[in-house]
Parts: sequence; structure tokens; C-alpha cells
Amino acid sequence: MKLTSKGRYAVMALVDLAKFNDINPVSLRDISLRQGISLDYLEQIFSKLRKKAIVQSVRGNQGGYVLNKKANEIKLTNIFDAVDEKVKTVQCKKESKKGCNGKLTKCLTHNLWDELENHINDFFEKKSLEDLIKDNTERRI
Amino acid sequence: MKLTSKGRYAVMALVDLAKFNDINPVSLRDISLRQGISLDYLEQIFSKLRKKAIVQSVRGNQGGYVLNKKANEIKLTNIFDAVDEKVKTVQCKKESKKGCNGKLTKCLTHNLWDELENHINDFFEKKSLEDLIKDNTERRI
DNA sequence: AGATACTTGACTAATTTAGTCAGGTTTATA
DNA sequence: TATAAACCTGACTAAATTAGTCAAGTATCT
Repeated sequence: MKLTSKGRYAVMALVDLAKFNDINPVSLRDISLRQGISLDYLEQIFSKLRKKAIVQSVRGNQGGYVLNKKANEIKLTNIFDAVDEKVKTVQCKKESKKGCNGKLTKCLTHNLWDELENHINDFFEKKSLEDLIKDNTERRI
Repeated sequence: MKLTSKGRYAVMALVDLAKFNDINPVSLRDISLRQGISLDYLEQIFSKLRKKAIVQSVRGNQGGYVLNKKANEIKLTNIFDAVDEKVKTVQCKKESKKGCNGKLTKCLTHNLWDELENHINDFFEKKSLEDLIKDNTERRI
């Protein structure tokens, strides 16, 4: 059970963006340097974030990205959703009609995995970008 | 972020085992048939469970496996630990001395991933095999 | 015009997963 | 004591996923 770096990077990059988001847009190049994430990879990630209206791009010289909403309105759920980071505990959900493992009944542990998914998603729905920034400035080393 | 089938199967198999665990040990063959999990794969999984003293094996004809503790003493944590299903949110933990991403400071979101790991592990520590069986018999279809 | 920055899509190496396969050993029971 | 049921072990592998890289643009500010 692990988090992929795409999801992790997306969050890291947005925290960075939110922190340095004053008058000027923040360039991916800067984020790349500060966070140690490849520029090409960041571009892929931000393309997705833009499509989901989490950030806005500013083209041209001195361009970059800006948050498209207030930091307290951006939840982890939104970010993970944008970059296709999903919580998957089990396959059997998709084949909705049938039960699990091709049987007619629900598998013995079906409810458990549902609970687990909800438990994790709860966490993602409660945390906003604002929380993360606060957390970070308060506890800086 | 997804659960691997090794972890999922381990839990399914143990619930099955606990359910059919009366006088006789339960054979992997039966579990394999009931749960639709390959026998060879089950053997790998049970070998690990046995090494961690979660189950006990009974050899010979009419042999099989038996729980080695009471169902309420076996937590999901124990099971996942036995089969190396780990919750990993980030790599940077291992290189304990240094910060994250090879930098000197903690990465911006370090605390977040710690919290997430704890949040998930909490769930695993609270759920016991007994809970799962109860859950299952109560809500059977 | 030129620099800077975003945009898109194809491609790929490495890793992980989810098993399979082969060849054992042990032991209850007939 | 034969034998079948069941466990035990380790090596192997195909498929999927991840974590990017690479190339070739397009847009826009100065």
C-alpha cells in the first residue's frame, strides 16, 4: 500500500506554489529547483492540475502558475483526483453487478475494504492546502 | 495508493480459516476453492503467517492450518506485517540522518505523509479478525 | 525578434506484482 | 509400510505500473 510519487509531487509542488504565490506567478522551473522534481514531470502534473481548474497558467515571459482557488478551498482529494491518484483497496467494485471473485456473493472481506477506503478518503477530504502551509511554517526546522 | 493482493488474500484466507476453524484444521485446498485463490500462492502466504506465529500447521493426512491465537488478538497490523504489506507514503524516512530529497531540511510535506501513515495504521491496529467475522456473519447477503 | 514559459504526446527503462512451476518433505491412516 | 494428503521452499516469469525522459512544438511579454 503506497503512495505514488505523482500524487506526492503534486502536493509538494502545490504547497511550494502556495507559499511563493505573491504578486507574480510561480514558474515550474523554480518549483523544480526548489523541490528537486524534474521539470518535464512537473509539466505533466500541472497540465492535469490546470484541466481540473486547481491552478491557472500565465503564459509568456515571467509567466508561470497561480492557484485558481483559495488555499483553504483546495483539499487533498481534489489534488489526488486531478492527477489520478486513487485509493484502491480491491478490484471487485467495478464489476458492480456480480459479487467478488466472479462469485454470486460479496467476498468475506468486502465491507472491510470499503471501510478502509472511506477511512483514507476522509483524511484527504479534511486536509486543505492551507492546513499544510500552516503546518509547515509552524514546524519549520 | 492501492492494496496489493497478497495483503488482501492473507486477510481473506484468515477470515475463512477462522470461520471454518472447529475441531479439524482447515486445509489450504479448501480455502483455495472457497476463496478462489491459487493454492500455490496460498502456500507462500501461509508460510509467512506461520513464521510470524499467526497460524500453526498440522501436517499429514487431514492436516491443515489452525489459528495460533484468539481471533480478537489478531489485528490487521499483524497480518499485513507478516506478509510484508506495508504502508509507504514516502521514501525519505529511511535516510534518517539527512532530510528529504537529499536536502538538509525536511521536505515541505513530510509531516503530512507521517500523519497519513499513522491514520492508516490506526485503522489496521484497531481491526481484529474477530471484528471481521462478526461483521461478516451479521451482514451476510 | 527573441527569450521565457507553457503544452502535448510519444516513448522507455526499471520496478513491482501476482502469480506459476518444480521438486521436494512430513505424517496420519489403512 | 505404502501411499496419499498436505505442507514447504525457492526459483522463475509475464504483465502491469511507475517514474520519468525526449522531442517538438505554441503562446506571449518585453
